[in-house]
Amino acid sequence: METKKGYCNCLETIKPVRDTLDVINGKWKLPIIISITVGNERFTDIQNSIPGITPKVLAKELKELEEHKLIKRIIIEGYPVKISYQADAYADTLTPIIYALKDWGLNHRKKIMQVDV
Amino acid sequence: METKKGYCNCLETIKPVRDTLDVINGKWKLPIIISITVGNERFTDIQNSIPGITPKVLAKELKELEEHKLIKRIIIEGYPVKISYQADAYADTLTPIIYALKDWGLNHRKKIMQVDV
DNA sequence: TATGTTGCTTTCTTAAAGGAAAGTGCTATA
DNA sequence: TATAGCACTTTCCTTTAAGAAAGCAACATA
Repeated sequence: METKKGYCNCLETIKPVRDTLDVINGKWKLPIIISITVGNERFTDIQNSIPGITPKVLAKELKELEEHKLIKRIIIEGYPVKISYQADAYADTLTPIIYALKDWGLNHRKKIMQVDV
Repeated sequence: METKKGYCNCLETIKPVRDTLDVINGKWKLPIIISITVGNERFTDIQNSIPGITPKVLAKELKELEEHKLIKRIIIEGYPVKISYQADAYADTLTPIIYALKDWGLNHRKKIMQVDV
């Protein structure tokens, strides 16, 4: 006796994809990781490198990325206390995703530019 | 004279990534494309194959995917008119993204399972 | 006549994301 | 003393996403 379901099962793929989306969801997380990976480590620098982001949103996203062990927040004592944000080694595992998204975006732009009919 | 900006520029990467995110954003678009790619072509089958999706959300997302030329909506005349959703060839270009997300998700689950300290 | 199937739409409600603008506490330098 | 920089926080508000529940039009079969 087998359960009758008329549809094709694709949970094997959907589930891990959704797990990933839960971590890197939203408009800002990947741009922030890119910015930090490329060398920006100060709050203001990260903010300036990502057009349109507000300090409130940046602060919130940084906290979430830290919770997910993707970045580290390092306090540098000194005249004004400074903070350094750095990519955790785990963030490197996102590289294939970032490149796949970048490549697709570049190609997509080409496509919608040329084809207009 | 050069503009003084203290931060590293990463717009070359951020911009195409955001272009991509604008197309496949949200919780549902990739799961829907996966479901259709795997062989589900009927509204109800797609709905059943994706846990938690409501018909309202599915209808809306299908329209957007059609606008982005990622899927086709084919009307099959008959006793009750049926609709077949099919992946456009362009949807195949998303495969590297889907696999990158799937792999990361599987690995992430392993990581958070084992490391608990 | 009643019921079921398909592919949705409609209405209502809540939750989450995002944005604008100003403020805060600290300190160093002019 | 005044100003400026840093790393945020706070408040308020708008927009978007999402979810629950029900309904509907067309036909076909029992």
